[in-house]
Amino acid sequence: MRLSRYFLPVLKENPAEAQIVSHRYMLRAGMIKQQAAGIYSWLPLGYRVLKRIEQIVHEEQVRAGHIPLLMPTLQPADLWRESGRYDDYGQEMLRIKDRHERDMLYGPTNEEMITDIFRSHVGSYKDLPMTLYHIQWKFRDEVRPRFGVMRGREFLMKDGYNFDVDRESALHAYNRHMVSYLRTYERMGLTAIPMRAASGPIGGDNTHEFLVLASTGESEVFYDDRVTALKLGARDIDYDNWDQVAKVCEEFTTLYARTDETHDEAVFNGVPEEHRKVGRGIEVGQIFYFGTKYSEAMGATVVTKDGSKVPVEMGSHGIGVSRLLGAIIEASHDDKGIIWPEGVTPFHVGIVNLKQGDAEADAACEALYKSVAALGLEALYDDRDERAGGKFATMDLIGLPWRITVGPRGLKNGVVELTSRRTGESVELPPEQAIERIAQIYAGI
RNA sequence: CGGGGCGUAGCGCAGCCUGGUAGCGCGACGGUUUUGGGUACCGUAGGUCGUAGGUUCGAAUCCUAUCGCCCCGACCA
Repeated sequence: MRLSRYFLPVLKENPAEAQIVSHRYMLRAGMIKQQAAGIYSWLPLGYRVLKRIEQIVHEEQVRAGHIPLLMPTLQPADLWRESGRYDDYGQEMLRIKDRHERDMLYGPTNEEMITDIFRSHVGSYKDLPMTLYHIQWKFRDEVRPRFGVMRGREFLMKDGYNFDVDRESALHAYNRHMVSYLRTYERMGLTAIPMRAASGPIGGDNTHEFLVLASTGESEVFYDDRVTALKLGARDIDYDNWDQVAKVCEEFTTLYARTDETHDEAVFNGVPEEHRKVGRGIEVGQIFYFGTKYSEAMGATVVTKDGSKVPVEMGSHGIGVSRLLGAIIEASHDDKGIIWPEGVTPFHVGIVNLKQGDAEADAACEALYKSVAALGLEALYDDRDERAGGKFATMDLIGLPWRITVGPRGLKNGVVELTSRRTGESVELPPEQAIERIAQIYAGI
């Protein structure tokens, strides 16, 4: 993308309404525009990152054997009357009447609807296990939306629902989700710690939240700091292997890690003092096993091998997709702007032409731009007729992890400059080698 | 939902107390200058002062109502 033809409305000054760093940078980098309290338009740069995150979530869900579908944002109230939640959910649920005075609602989550789909079409243990998920906009009419996309009223969420014939199989689904989530967050450059949580309105007794450590987090967290060193890495996971998956879960949930909701001071004091940490975290996902709460209420049953009819065992599992943008920025920024992890960056590399209009510099930039495209990667080429300082400031603000700087001085010696946004380190290289480095960097992402 | 604050040009703000023809910085546009980390100067455009009503000869300014937004707390992906 040539910046001169892109829509990137960056702001030089901090908008007054933004209090935390991720909100400020998202506004300043021209990623979002607020339309109402907790409701945002996604401008081109923000939309790119949102799509990248969404794509990673999809890939890891499919890898775990889960099946994508798409349910509507608007739902009939009757489904929620069946589960009893139409009355329980309270003011957070946006209730709407259509022209025929029918009660509708903008979905805050989809347990009822997915259960309805399931009961309409599935009746046998032979069809199980099955996990269905979608990535769809949700609306929860928060009393006080804040922190930009971190606590919006409208937000994009991946929510998945597993259906299993018995408790053991459903617990495997729970574990499978935990492992797939670990991989999902790692691909985004995040350390998200599964912490034992309280169940809230979804119900159920087995639940973990995934927390990204950040000083601006809304939850207080208590943990053994050795959990932050755990990495799933590139290990090969067979998601159908119950033992392997369970072992990974054990590895990641044995050390103490809890939110203030489930914190137990006595147990916490058993953690060696040098590892005992109290901090704050941003919740970026949660998994639940709730058994037959919805299937019983809504009559979702399957026939088992021995011919008996049982309510299907379920769980639900969510990832806050739009919130993740905020969480990633909170975890990865400096005083100049955002620092995108390679996995979610809106463009893989920025090209800065220090002297637009200089025939040699222009030609070198064009060649680099084409070379990046030939790698199957995307460059943002700052071809504006701006001063070097302004171009650097923009690149730093929007946070592309790698920048190639091209100017007449370097070209005289046959080199361009490759700079890491994260470390600030630069190396001078011939253009071909800079492209090779970019190719290597993104080879494993 | 309790407490506090703010709505004036695209963004950041001053002016309000003490009523008298709406201002500054950044940005945008045109030019000169400059060119490896937001250069300097000249010029231009842009505002029903959130909205409605009231007081007044006269309201951004005073009064009333209303809408919106932000912050702190209680609640939540």
